[in-house]
Amino acid sequence: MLRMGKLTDYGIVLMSYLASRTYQQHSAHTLSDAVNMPLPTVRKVLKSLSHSGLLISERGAQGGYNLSRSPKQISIAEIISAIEGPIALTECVGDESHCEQEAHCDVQTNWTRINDAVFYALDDVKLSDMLAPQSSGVDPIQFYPAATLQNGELHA
Amino acid sequence: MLRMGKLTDYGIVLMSYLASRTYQQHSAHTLSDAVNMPLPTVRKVLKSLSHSGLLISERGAQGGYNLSRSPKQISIAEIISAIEGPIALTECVGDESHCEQEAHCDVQTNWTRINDAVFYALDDVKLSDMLAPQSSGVDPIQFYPAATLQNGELHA
DNA sequence: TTAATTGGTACTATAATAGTATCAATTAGG
DNA sequence: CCTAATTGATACTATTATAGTACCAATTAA
Repeated sequence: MLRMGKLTDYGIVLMSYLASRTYQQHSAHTLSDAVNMPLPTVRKVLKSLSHSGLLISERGAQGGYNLSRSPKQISIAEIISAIEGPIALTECVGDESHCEQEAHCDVQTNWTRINDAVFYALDDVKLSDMLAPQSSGVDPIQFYPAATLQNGELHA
Repeated sequence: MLRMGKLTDYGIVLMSYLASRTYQQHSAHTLSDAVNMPLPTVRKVLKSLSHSGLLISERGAQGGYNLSRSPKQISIAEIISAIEGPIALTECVGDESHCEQEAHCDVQTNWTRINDAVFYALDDVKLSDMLAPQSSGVDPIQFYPAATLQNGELHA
């Protein structure tokens, strides 16, 4: 199973949530309640996303996070890279190549081909595509997980 | 870093090697020497590839492995699936979904989109594309790792 | 009958990931 | 000016997945 970390999964869920409510700040605490994920983990993911410029953060009371760009201008590839680092399926195409066989490996060159294929595929899927298909972004309430509604407090 | 296991990497190297010499049987031992990888690991990978039908195996003395199809008819997606299992970037699109939030997760549906994008990208790259670009399959010798040449014994 | 070879399974060690905790830095508001 | 709310940074631990290894059964050519 070609794997992607859980944190990245969380990241996409969080980004999707934010994409449906871009007009206000969201604190880690609020988001944790909203998507029903443990607070420390949410914090961690938000930091990664913020650090790479996908989210804009504001410190202090009333601070929080928000998308830095429109959901149509943010690709899934960017979100993945933000959390897992650069998209490199195998070590030998990454920054530091420690492969002993590097000097005489003809396959290495062609790994780039695979990486590129995957990257372009992921870069072509935008955050806006992750919102429910029927919606054209009109009714954000449908993106709230049930947990939020149970808790009552929607935006604290 | 969107990761793929080392074993898969090995698998692609092995398949590439086999693709350049399809007219004979290759034992695990021979391949281990040829691509300079530890024998037990090579065995393991070959078993996976054989099990999923990408390789045809023959037991007994003089037995070994060979490609079941032409390199042009084998995709990278197939090799990956053979070794890592079905291509599913996140758990919630896999066979068994244990996600507690499944019932009220709107993102889940759209994960399929990402998975499909990646799958088609990988399915579009064929094993034949992994051979050195200049070659049109005429000169297989250029695909041998240097280790083979050092050892002298090319096909044991 | 023997040697060569794959098939299957189970185990162990290592590495990566997820998750947690803590404190410093910043800012709004009383 | 003080307090509460909030993000930033770092370091640590537990869990899980992966890689790697070992063993024996099954098969087959010579």
